[in-house]
Parts: sequence; structure tokens; C-alpha cells
Amino acid sequence: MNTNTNFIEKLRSSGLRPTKQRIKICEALFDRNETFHFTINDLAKTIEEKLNEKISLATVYNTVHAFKKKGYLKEISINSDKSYFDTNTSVHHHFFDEDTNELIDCNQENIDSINIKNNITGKKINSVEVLIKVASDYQNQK
Amino acid sequence: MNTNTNFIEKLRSSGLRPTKQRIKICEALFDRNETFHFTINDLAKTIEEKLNEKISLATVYNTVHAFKKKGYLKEISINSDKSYFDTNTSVHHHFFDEDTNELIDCNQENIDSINIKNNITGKKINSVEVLIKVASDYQNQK
DNA sequence: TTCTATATTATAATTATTCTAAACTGTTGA
DNA sequence: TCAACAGTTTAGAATAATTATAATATAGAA
Ligand SMILES: [Mn+2]
Ligand SMILES: [Mn+2]
Ligand SMILES: [Zn+2]
Ligand SMILES: [Zn+2]
Repeated sequence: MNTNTNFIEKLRSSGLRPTKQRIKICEALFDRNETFHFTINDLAKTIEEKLNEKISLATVYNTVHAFKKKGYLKEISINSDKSYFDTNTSVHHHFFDEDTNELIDCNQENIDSINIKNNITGKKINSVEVLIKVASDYQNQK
Repeated sequence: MNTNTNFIEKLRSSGLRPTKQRIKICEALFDRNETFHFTINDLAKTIEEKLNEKISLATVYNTVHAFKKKGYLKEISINSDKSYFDTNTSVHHHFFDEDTNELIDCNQENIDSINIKNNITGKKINSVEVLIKVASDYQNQK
């Protein structure tokens, strides 16, 4: 596998041992054309069902957090129930579909750049992100 | 207490029985000049320590959710660990101080109105909110 | 190959939140 | 006024997401 060689290099170069499990998780996450959003449970299920590998849930948590720390993943909090992760690590905006609980990337060009007139004194702005909550046009009640 | 009479009316008019506990929680939440952010645990502690009343945690959860449903509170998800609630129920932006985990309101005039050029087809925009993550100028690592 | 730091794993622990079911209370209408 | 009942509170159990533990396994260096 050519891609696996890349993953091994990527892991090694960031100081992570390229273990069987980490490589599998790389496959599940980065062997794609498009970025996507997932929960830890989604990921564990995908690996078990589609990639036919059983990785301990603790390892999936550890690896996802290690990848986040290395900047390969980004964590997104929309509702408090569970945490979403994003393979798109750039600062970017989201639509959140309240009907389906789906998180959808919003192109940066879709929103004009946002200017913060007064920042908190003594602090540096790390990110400015917009969350657009949408729902079906009918039924306003949730 | 004059305010309590108001709380009783408010509760009654929204179809919630004005129980001792709900009135206490109203006091803790709405007997102030400024809106604020809190977690359920903060609230339970405040009631116990400052208002010298012990309310079951289940009741605090129930009441906060009932108030949210009635539109008196708003839930905010910043990190997945716990849920923040806001007595400012308007659509508004936030600063989140990553050093202190503090959530701070951002005046609407502090950001020019945001125009979404392309919305998701068939969906209505319910809210557009900005989250600005800030941290101390030194130390970039978390 | 051997050694050691790291990583994985099953499992237990923790934490936030929700559920349950019994006891209690605000409201209503006789 | 007060009994009756629906709605509410409560302690504690249950759940679900996540993290900690500690024994076992493995990658990489020597
Ligand atoms: Mn909730
Ligand atoms: Mn986390
Ligand atoms: Zn995204
Ligand atoms: Zn706020």
C-alpha cells in the first residue's frame, strides 16, 4: 500500500510510533478525497465494520486526541451530548442542521471576513468561527 | 418580596407551577442587573451556598430545561465537557477565553452584521452566531 | 536479538446527565 | 374549606461519554 507508507512517514515525522492501530485510523480518516465530521463512536464503528479491524475504544480515544494535539484533527462542540471531530483543520464556519443533527462545512467565501472591533484586553484572537443553525422552513417548534 | 411576586406571575403565566424550588431558581438566575453564563453545577452550588437552600440536582436539571423550553434560558456548547447556560436569550456572539474557560458576551455592534451568501437549500436560518476563541498573547501551546 | 520506552487493551472509574418511582404539593372545583 | 389529582420534587439508580489503571504487547534503538 502506497498510502500506508505515507501515513507511516507522517506519523513518524510527528513523533508518533506508526503502530498497526494508528495506521488503520489514518486510513479511516485520511484516505479520502473530502474532509468530514465524525464522532469517536462513528469512527470505531467504521473501523470495525468497514475496515474489519477491532481497535479498543480507549485506543481510538487516545489516537484521536493525539492526532488533535498534532493538528491533524479539530474538535467541534455543537451540542453537549457528544463531541464531533473534523478532518478539516482549518478555521472555518459550519452549518448545523437541527433537523438531522448534521454538521456541514460552510465555504469561507460564503461569508465576508469578520472584523472584531474590540477584542478583550491582553488577549490574542485564536479563531473566529460562525455557526449557522438551520432547520426546515415549516415547524418552528423543536 | 416584590420580585418573587413577579417570578410567581411569570411562572404561572407560562404554565409552570410556582413551586418553592422554581422561585428560588428564578431568584438565583433573574434577580440581577446583568445576564450571565453558568453551568448546572454552578447554579446548584450558588443556591446551596449563597441562597442557603438545598434543591435536588434532578430538580435543578428539570427546571433549567423547563426554563430553556420556555425561552428563559439558552444553552451554549463550547467544549464537550459540560453545558453552559445563558440568561441572555437573544442571538448573540461570544468570546471564549481558553486560559480561564470563561464565556464572555460580545456586543452585537462589535461585529458587523453577517451575510450568508448561500444557505442550504430548503432550510431556514435560525441563528448566526460567532465564537471568538482568545488566549494570552504568550504561550501558544495548550 | 535484547532492551526499554511507548502503546494497546480490557476493565474499572469518573462525570455529566437522565430515569424511576415513591413522596409531596399547588391548584381547582365541589 | 378541603379532598382529589395532576404536576413536582427527590434520592438514588441507570446511562453514556470519556478517562484512568495497570497488565501485556510492540516499535525502534543498540
Ligand atoms: Mn441537554
Ligand atoms: Mn475532549
Ligand atoms: Zn468542518
Ligand atoms: Zn451569552
